[in-house]
Amino acid sequence: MSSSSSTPLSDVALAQLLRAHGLRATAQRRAIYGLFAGTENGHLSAEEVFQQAREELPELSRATVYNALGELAEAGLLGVVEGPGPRQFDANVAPHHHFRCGRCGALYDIEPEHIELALRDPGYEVERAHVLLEGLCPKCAGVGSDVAPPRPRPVVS
Amino acid sequence: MSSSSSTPLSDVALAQLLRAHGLRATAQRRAIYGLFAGTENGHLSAEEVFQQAREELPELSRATVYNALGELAEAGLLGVVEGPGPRQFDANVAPHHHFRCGRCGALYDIEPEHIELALRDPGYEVERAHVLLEGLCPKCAGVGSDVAPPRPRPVVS
DNA sequence: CTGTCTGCAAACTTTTTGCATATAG
DNA sequence: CTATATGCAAAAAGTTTGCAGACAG
Repeated sequence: MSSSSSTPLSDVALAQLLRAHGLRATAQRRAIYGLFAGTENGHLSAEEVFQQAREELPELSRATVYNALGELAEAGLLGVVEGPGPRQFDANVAPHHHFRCGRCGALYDIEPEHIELALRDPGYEVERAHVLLEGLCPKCAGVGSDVAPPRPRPVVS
Repeated sequence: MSSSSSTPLSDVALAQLLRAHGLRATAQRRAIYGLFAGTENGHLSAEEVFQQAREELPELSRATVYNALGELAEAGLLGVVEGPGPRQFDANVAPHHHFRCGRCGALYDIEPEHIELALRDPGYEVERAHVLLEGLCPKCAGVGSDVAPPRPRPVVS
């Protein structure tokens, strides 16, 4: 499982990146997105982002963190990993997979070409493998835009 | 994407099944587990279980539903599918995968041998494929058995 | 009988929302 | 300037817990 720690981006670079993706470059968004470059594997929960970003911006509110993370994800700058416990945001937006430790909850990246390898790696005791495909089902693919989304609530991302 | 609707089990059969898995056969657990046999694809959220089971047992409380679902899952009678929105419980406990519609949230089963097929099925517009492996990471696997840290050079970092 | 399970209510965690103010472009 | 983003507070959504009484085995 690969580590994706990248070089911290300058504040200016961060701002350009945000604008290039259609987002205003506010101090909060720069701080939030900037945090991911400093992580071991690019994974952070909303709460972790909140705690860490607060050291730099003590006024920062949770609502802003959730808004910003949602916008960054929608803009394609962050991926979202769902699982037991809090949602994890992922700076690695290239298609890839994950290994989650059932004991400590740690989330490791797996590059698509290493999946087979990971399944056999003696260091990681894989107990379950689950594939989740996402897209549009026949009912929804056919329909125009104004059909009420049924029971299970509509997915963002 | 297959449907797994099975024949409703008799109350007695249900009770035996529960006991065989180390659980007391209460009316609530029978009603709850019994619901899954009547579903199209074996998927139900805690809230759906609560609403439906209440028609039969109006006294039923949410806490009991959550307790029962947790116990059934732990006993291996139900699987758990995490994703955006509420946790889904799944009566299909054989290893298999899922397709989730991003528009309506519907969850379809995919048998392992049909994964390739599903990726190409023109009816289902697959936008993303995500593999989640679960198990124990080297740090946690090592705990207890104080053998030296497993894999020197893991495939997975 | 006895230990487990249930119902109730309340707490908790995670995420969302409404609205007035602040700020990027 | 003006649309967009922020902070705050409150609420929603989903899940867990403590406890007294009920019930399976």
